[in-house]
Amino acid sequence: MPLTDRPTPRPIRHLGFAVKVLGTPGLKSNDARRWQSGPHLRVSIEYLARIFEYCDGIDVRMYRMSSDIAPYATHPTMPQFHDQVRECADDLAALGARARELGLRLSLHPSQYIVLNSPNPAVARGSARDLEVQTEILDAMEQGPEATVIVHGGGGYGDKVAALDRFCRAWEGLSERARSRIAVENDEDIFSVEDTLGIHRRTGAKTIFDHQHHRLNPGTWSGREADAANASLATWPDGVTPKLHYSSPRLDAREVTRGGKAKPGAPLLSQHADYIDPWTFDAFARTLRRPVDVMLEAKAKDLALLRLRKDLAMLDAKIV
DNA sequence: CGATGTCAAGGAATC
DNA sequence: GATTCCTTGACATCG
Repeated sequence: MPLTDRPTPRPIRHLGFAVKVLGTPGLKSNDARRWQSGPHLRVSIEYLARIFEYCDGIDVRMYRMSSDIAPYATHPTMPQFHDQVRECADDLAALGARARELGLRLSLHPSQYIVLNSPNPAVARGSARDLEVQTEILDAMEQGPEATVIVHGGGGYGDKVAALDRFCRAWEGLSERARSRIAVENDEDIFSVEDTLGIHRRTGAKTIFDHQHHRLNPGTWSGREADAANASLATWPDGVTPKLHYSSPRLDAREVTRGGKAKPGAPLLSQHADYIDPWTFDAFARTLRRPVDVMLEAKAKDLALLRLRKDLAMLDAKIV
């Protein structure tokens, strides 16, 4: 093959999936019983142990745990749940040791209710507490610096400059351990890559590049997708493999007229498709200039990962 | 047993 | 100011 025909490398190390396993029935991701039934982290740990072995069995080395594995651990009026991480210290250490044996890169991604930059002090304080607990879980699992807690910038409140200021102030209130675990992800309508890079410059926070969010909210980096991705990856320290989020849009979603943003009959592009489009993924991946891990956010979860892996192999073999 | 409602939590947009 | 949507997985309840 002539040199000029040699394809640009695709520097992907691991592909990962989030939370739910679809490839095998019965693998739960967390103890989701109601508080009246006394759900507990130790039950979630048993579930996770099974999921980790499943991942190993299909040669998956990256997995996002449910952010609800320690139920009600930060609930303001249910202190009986607040000691779960300490109560499970030994179990978490054992589970974490297994993850290291399997070479499984782990992460946590708290829900939309975690808003560090909320102008409501109670919300901001509660969000910080939640991030601290998520950090404590990964610390108790004795995971290295590649195991991260992912958070969004939060709300815009009609004044993004002030909202970013509040985020950076809240950041200073977090523990050193939490600050080194957390990575900030660009979202689909408020904080673009430009904003997360600004947060990085002001706080040192790592950033997560979300490909679909960037397409919906490119900010001033419109048309510079590869630049945005590589700049985001560059916020990770040397020796720590960065990661990014990738998904394909769901184009057959029901029509949406809300907010005046989408025309009647137009698909809501922010929704995730069941699977990943391999050609789009391949073209994007070849613009990356640094080895990365990719968290896939597809509705078909692990099944989407397995299909993408196979599709990429087919593309590489030019059997398509 | 299958279908459907509900869950601790916020924010944004609409009325 | 109140209401609805966004979005997730699995429990809880209902028929």
